[in-house]
Amino acid sequence: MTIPSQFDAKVAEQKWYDYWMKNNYFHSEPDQRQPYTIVIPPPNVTGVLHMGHMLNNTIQDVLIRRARLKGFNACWVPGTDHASIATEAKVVAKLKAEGINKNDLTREEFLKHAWEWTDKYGGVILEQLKKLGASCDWERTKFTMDDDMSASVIRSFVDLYNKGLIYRGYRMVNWDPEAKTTLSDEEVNYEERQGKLYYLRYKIEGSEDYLTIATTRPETILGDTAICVNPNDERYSHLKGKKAIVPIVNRSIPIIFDEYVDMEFGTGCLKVTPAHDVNDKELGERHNLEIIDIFNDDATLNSFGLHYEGKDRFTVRDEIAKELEAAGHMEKVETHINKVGTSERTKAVIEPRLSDQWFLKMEDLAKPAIKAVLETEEVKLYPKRFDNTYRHWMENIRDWNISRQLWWGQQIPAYYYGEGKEDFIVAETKEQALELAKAKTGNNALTVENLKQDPDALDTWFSSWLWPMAVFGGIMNPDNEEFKYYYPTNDLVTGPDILFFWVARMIVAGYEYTGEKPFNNVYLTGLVRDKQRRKMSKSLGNSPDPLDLIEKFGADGVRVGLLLSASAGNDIMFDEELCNQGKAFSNKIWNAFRLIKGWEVSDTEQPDHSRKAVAWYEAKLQKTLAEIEDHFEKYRISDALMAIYKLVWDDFCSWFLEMIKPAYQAPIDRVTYNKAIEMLENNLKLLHPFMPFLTEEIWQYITERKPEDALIVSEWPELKAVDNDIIAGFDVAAEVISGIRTIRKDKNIPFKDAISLKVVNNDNTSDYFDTVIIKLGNIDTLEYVSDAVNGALTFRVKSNEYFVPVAGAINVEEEIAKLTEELNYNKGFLKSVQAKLSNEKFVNSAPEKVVAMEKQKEADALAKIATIEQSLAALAN
RNA sequence: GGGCGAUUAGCUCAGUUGGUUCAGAGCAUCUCGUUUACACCGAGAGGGUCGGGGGUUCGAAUCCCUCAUCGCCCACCA
Repeated sequence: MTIPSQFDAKVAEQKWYDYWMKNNYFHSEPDQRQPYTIVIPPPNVTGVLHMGHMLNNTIQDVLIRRARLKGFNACWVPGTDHASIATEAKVVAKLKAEGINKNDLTREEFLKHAWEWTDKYGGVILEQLKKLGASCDWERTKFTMDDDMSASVIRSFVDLYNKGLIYRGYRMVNWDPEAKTTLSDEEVNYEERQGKLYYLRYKIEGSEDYLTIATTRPETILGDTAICVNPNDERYSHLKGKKAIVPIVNRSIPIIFDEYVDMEFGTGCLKVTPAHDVNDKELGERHNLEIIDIFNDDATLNSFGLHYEGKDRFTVRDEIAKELEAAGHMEKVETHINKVGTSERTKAVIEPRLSDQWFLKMEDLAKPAIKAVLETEEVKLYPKRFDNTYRHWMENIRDWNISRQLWWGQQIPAYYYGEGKEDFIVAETKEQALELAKAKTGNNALTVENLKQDPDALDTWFSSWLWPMAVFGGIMNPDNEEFKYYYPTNDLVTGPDILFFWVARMIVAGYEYTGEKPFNNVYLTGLVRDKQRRKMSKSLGNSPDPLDLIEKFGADGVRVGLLLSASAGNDIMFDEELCNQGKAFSNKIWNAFRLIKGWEVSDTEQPDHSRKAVAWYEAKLQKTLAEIEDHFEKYRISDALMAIYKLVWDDFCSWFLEMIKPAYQAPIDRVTYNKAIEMLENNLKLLHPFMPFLTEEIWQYITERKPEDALIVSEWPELKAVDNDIIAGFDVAAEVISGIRTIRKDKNIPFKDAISLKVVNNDNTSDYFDTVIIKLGNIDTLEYVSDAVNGALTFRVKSNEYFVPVAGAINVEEEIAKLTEELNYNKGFLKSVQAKLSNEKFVNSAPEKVVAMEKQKEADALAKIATIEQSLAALAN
């Protein structure tokens, strides 16, 4: 079999993904093994892969592949989310472009379009994940609007309603005038914006006086139903019992007193518009004020807007300001920075609005979820600092508005049989609702035609919060084998931006429905940013297309590039150069394999240096393996990768292979060769989670394998005791080799010219690695001597002295200068150590161990100084 | 306004309970190298008073206080 000189990523990716799929290696069924489960954070069904997904899913795939190698029954459940508001917005836009207005369609017609859209674009993102190498169990792919998933949502709604946790209420909610739906508090983002503060004069009824209020929203004066001042504000105490006249509308409104008003702000007078502000609503309730809603659902003004009816709120703001100005009601206008709530999805400015909505009581539900994370630590967040964020949100949790004025999503299973506020039944089906309605009303003449289902759909998150349970049928059939086997899942990998939206709520739902956590660990990734620290986004155009990157650097290269910079919980400053580093690493590994595979094997005796190289690398691999385990334990994925990177590049390629490499065109002995293959295979196992394609390709090239012996299902190397002595011994040998290389370089001695080396072994260093030193240093004779060698180049390792006799190559002055510098450094070091040791306080209060170490340092320094002084003396002769 | 987190080499970051190996890694930079696995490479080198200032301690990147800058989350000040 000939080995291509280049690793062809594209071919390997297609070949091995197909092979894994064909052999069903991604698929999991419950069996005797321990399960290891991850449910994917379902991306929006019509979304496309971006860098955030890449990072997220690469980490998940690393965890899953590693678990598979460790012998777990690894199950990674993929799927997509119907993303009601986002998808509905896309479908509405698409229809609009075709000249179709959503309002002209029936619900059924609209949903047909939405499903067509979903069928067309849905799942594109999952195909893209395959390019990345994601080893999801595709047979388990779920969509949050699959029949069984929707049934789960409806069942839980009915259940929570029956428990008294869901209620319908007339509340102030966040209204998105663009999507024409309410939003939960979490779906509103507050942005600082430069606005204006208008000072408006209101005439006081029955007098020529007026008072001035400050407002950022002059258009809402049309909905004013009171003026409010602080009762402690002496400036306004004479207004008790008076009324004011709203400009333009000329409505007479009461002047009320409430401590809510901040005397310092503006004029200390506040206009009250209970229909359009949360605080004003509360004031209104306290003072029995009238509520005048001046907006339509698209935030144009309604008939209360008088001559502004039909105009947009921002247009009206400008126009009414002019009118007020013209009529002499405008005292002044100041610039003012205020926070404006915007829709997470549509970016439209949120309008606080009163309406009938469905809510879920959260306070009691949150309790077990708080305990699980903060007390028992059954659920662990990584990095841990997110505990605080979680705590704050959970302890101040408010009722969740779960109804949306949308069609795309699960329709709320509430059925109205009359016009009264309480004339409804909540049930899983219309038929059940009918029976219950009959029972409730005693009216047996009711038919399904009399029942009208609530038109609203449920918040998307009200379906995805069930995700880890629902994908295993845990809601519809909690006793099923799969659910019992796979749940709770192990790890969840997602972004901190959906900690509240999704993660916290899943924990809540998990405890409510199973009494158990939904997952053990939550790994919160950072955001992917560009080199200038800007968030990668479509609008900035600074996000590379992940598929282009894969094309350019190979999937393995991109995976490595992403993870190299992804330290736990920190944002990633993404730079294509990192992917290039990943690609270079692929090339390095490929060539190491080519080198080994290119050797001719013979049954000659194993050279001593090779025997030692093998013993050392085995120890080194074990040591690194232990480090890797520790990193994974702490979710330090990039540290784990870096440890393997250094093991393979430095220890395996730069040291091990150089040590065992046979002479030009000479064969290698069979023992060493077999060991080299074994070590390479171990490396491939460690690398596989990060670089699945390259490693499988090499694995299969090494020898003909049966499908069941594929790398993806092989075994992670066993962790054994580490021989630290051999590692420490080699570190000294490596320093010696490095010293030799430095001398060769300084004196321009080509590597192919053998040199001799003499050692004064003051440290009593073992000669274990001498054969290795001889090979890598190209030494013809290595000799132990008791005295310094005159006329030789020297270097020191610890207090050993090494001499390379090179006739005529010695520049005495240079040597003296070099030695003097070393001497001064060591003297300075000695001085600081001795200063410490002569400090009584230090000797008395530092632990014995520390003092002993200082004494050792002192002895070492003294010995080294003595050698250097000897050498200097020898040179002086 | 409240909270959380950061600040260590040109860049991205490690640095666990204060004390061998505490000032590190990778990348980048510079020098040298056409040694037959790899120039997507090899061998070397330089580079930081650990954000500033106090303090505790025999000893501080590490603990405390304070200031500065940046980031994130939360919050109804019109």
